Amino acid sequence: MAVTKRPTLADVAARAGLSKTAVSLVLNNRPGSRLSADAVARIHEAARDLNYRPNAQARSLRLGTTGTVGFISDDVTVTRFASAMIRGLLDAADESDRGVLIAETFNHPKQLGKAMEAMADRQVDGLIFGALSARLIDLPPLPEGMRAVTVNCVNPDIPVAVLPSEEEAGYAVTRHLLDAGHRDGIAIIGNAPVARTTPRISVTIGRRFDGIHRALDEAGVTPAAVADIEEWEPWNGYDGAKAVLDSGAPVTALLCLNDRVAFGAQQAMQEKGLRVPDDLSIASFDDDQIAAYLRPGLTTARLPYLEMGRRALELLLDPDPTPGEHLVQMPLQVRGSIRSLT
Amino acid sequence: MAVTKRPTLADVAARAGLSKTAVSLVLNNRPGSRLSADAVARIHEAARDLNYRPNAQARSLRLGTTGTVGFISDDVTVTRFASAMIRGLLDAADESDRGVLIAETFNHPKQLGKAMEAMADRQVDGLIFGALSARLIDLPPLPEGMRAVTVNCVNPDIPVAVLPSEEEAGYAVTRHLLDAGHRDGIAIIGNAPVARTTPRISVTIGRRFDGIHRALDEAGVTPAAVADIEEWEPWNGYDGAKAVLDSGAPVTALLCLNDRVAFGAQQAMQEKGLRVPDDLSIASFDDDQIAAYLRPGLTTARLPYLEMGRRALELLLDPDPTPGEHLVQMPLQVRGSIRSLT
DNA sequence: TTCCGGTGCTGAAAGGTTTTAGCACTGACG
DNA sequence: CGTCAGTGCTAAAACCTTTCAGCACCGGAA
Repeated sequence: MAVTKRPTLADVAARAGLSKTAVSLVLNNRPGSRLSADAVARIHEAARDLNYRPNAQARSLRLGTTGTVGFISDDVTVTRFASAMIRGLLDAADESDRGVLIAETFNHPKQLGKAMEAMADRQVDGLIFGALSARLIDLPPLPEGMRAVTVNCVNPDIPVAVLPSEEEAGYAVTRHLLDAGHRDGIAIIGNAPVARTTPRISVTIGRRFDGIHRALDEAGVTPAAVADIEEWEPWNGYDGAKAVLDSGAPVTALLCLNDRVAFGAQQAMQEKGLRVPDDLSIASFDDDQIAAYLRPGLTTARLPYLEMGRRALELLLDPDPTPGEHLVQMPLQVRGSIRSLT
Repeated sequence: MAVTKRPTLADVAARAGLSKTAVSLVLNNRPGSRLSADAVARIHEAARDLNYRPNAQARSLRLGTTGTVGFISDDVTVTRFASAMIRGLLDAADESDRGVLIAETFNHPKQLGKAMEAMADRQVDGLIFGALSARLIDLPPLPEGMRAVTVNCVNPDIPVAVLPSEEEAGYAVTRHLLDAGHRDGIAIIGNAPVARTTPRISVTIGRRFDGIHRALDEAGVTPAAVADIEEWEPWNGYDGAKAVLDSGAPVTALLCLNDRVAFGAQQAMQEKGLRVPDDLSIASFDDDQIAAYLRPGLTTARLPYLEMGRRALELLLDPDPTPGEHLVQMPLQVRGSIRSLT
């Protein structure tokens, strides 16, 4: 018993009693091809009967286009919530029937080159570069004529980039605290003197601060304290918050620079017997998973990875996208961590 | 100025002054093809000069094999730590120079069918099916002759499956508690009367319990309490732990059925002013990210997603893999949440 | 001389698709 | 009757690779 092979165009043609040309014309319903209604019907019927699906390699070979895009990132697929970026990509890809080929480089330049070659060999129609933190990335030269978009990162060779709208978010979160009546009791947990001015670490984090300070300045408010912390992990948040609380500054709210920091800050509060939000409010950024796990939930500005991934793919497929940064709004997730003082 | 096209085999042949056949033979260094050392050298030189890379579509068309595998899952890529599965896959794929095409179905049968067709159209050499929870999944019939492996799920049509070694982990975690001197003070937070017997929810969770009870029985220990909870989210853990603590049972350790439950249990403890591990020890499963964020860190049995992904790809490429379940060990991550009573 | 095996290489087909150029026929128009 | 436009369809080339079959030559053996 022979293995039943996939039917080809020729099989459909034979069954319909017509030529391969006719079948191709009909199935791709090319305008300007005038086949009799009868022929069209016979072809469709034959294709259905045989369960015909075109061979993508053959088509690619002929067309020079594969209907596949590549996603190359340092560590996105694999890490935390940033993987939502992939989801957005996949959703959008699915809608336009593209396949998505992925590769991770773990910040290894050699891996990066290899991944790019592998993608080029497979003739992807475009490349999306992602990164875990929104930074300036280095890339080897792109293959001639290769379309590309960066998402959550930037590169001088690639004109279109998708980034989170950090300035706006910084403003919105701070505004939210101010609107709840917090004024001079706002302490900022997190600082980034180096990252702010080092694009290779982050191109957006400075904007988060800019937004915060725009809101504070507008309201004529000075922060009660600013905790300097090296990194933005829970243990750093713990240390930072502890220092602020120990200092005895009259604090009503902790504005934490991300959720992991907020999580650590909350641990420090708990140790002191302080409760959220009754004793102290907390606002934050990112909407990491823990933001929803905490009790009460954290009010935080969500990093819109899903939307960014989707947007990146749309821009990649757009025949002429407007160059420059495409900022995606960071929506405020209001939960129970902020107490109204009014 | 013409766009410089990718060089083809013919270009290399022309530059080397030989035939395409010769070039193909040499570049794939086919055994049995006897070309002069001079010819071989000229071909390699020409290929290098032109920066020749073979066209994957053309090769696939000829060979009927693409060097690409597909990964289809319900929600894996996109969700937290399970995405490590992808990392393992990608690592292994990279080592054997395969591409990985991914698709997520979000449990939509229609999406699943579509994804499988898309993969089949692109002629992937094999398909890996993943799921977020280790359950029995339904699949439309596989294309004739398509190789397949399931990872973190099972399907009757697919003989080779990769699963975490839950029984062993249940035993190990419990044993760890017992070895630390905890006996009749062990309370189990989490239950799964339905899931245990419903493969469509989980095929492995029962084994986790089996391992726990094997260890307890061996030691002649009866749990101090078992908290019945609906789901295994932090809020359920909170409720369950609270109930146990309120009951006044003489508890020395909480054996939580996963980290999110443990997280919630810890919140309940904090409310009562109880500290980990001084007042109460906690052991758990999964090694979700929060396990490392908690203070102290959670001692937990890690779901080995990375290794499972890698294993799945290796099995997919294995010409004749041994059928059946391939269990991957769940290593114990020892952190500070367990107090030794000895 | 013929035959033969070995050496070094190549022509052409095949894989499945899209597309260009064009064939054969009909009916209308001059 | 010749021409011409339109209609319905097809042959063949092209995309780039791999591989089968075989060519031309040479030296040695019969």
